[in-house]
Amino acid sequence: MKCKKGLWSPDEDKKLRDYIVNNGLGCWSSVPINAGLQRNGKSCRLRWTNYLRPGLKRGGFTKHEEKIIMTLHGMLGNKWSQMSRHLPGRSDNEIKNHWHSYLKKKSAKLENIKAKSMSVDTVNEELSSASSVKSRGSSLEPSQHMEELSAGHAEPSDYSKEVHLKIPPKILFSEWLPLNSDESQEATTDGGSLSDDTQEGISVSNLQPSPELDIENSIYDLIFEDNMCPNYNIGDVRMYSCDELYYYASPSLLNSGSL
DNA sequence: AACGGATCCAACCGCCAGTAC
DNA sequence: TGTACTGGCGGTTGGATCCGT
Repeated sequence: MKCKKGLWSPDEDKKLRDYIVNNGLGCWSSVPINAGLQRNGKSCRLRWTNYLRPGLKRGGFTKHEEKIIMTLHGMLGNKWSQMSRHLPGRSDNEIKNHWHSYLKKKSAKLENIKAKSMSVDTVNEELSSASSVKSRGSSLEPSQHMEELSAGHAEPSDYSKEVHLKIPPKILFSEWLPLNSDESQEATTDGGSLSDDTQEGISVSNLQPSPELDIENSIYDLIFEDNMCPNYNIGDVRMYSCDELYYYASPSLLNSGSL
């Protein structure tokens, strides 16, 4: 049988929908034959999962959905089908398309901002080792740094040494997520330091994502932060908006070396 | 109004893993 | 054990639409 390709007609959609509603999901290769469609099984499956399946959301992605996608992409990479399991009503194809058409650019912008700040940190280290200056406190709010960097007013080469020294370290939001695990919570709430290697300046060795990152918990954390705590303190760590995807440790904490 | 480039998105393609025979 | 078939997945394509000039 000659298989038709291209866009599906409303009549074809109706045939496929009626067939699956009446017979349920089964062997896709037999669906086009039994449903009277001149399509191959793959095409039928794709049409059903991406367009006809009940419960699918139509329309644009919400900001919250975008945040979840960006967070998951940071953790999973291009695992669109896994991401779709965390976004009810969204197909993997829809997520993939939205990523390529919009979120990839948004993510690249954030990466660019991150890269600029990273180079600032590198210069900080060099200056710090040269002058034995260890103060890394900041007189500027992180949001101000973000605004400057975003607006392109804060190219690293334009930074004064003084400003360099005032920029606090930053940690990606995804790297922060494991801190909310039970173990980390205990470490931060019992008054003890996280590890011995944090005494000299700042160490992020305890802030790396765990190999068995619990995605469900991460999503929960994201939802919690997004809905309940857009700007708050967790112990000595100051959280900023999820939009920026990273946080700054407070200057007092850094000076005390107790991170 | 016409044109061309940019963007979006539905659908196809090719690969891979699992399964039946 | 090898082969064919099937479903699932990620990458890519191509047509439709949008938008600026």
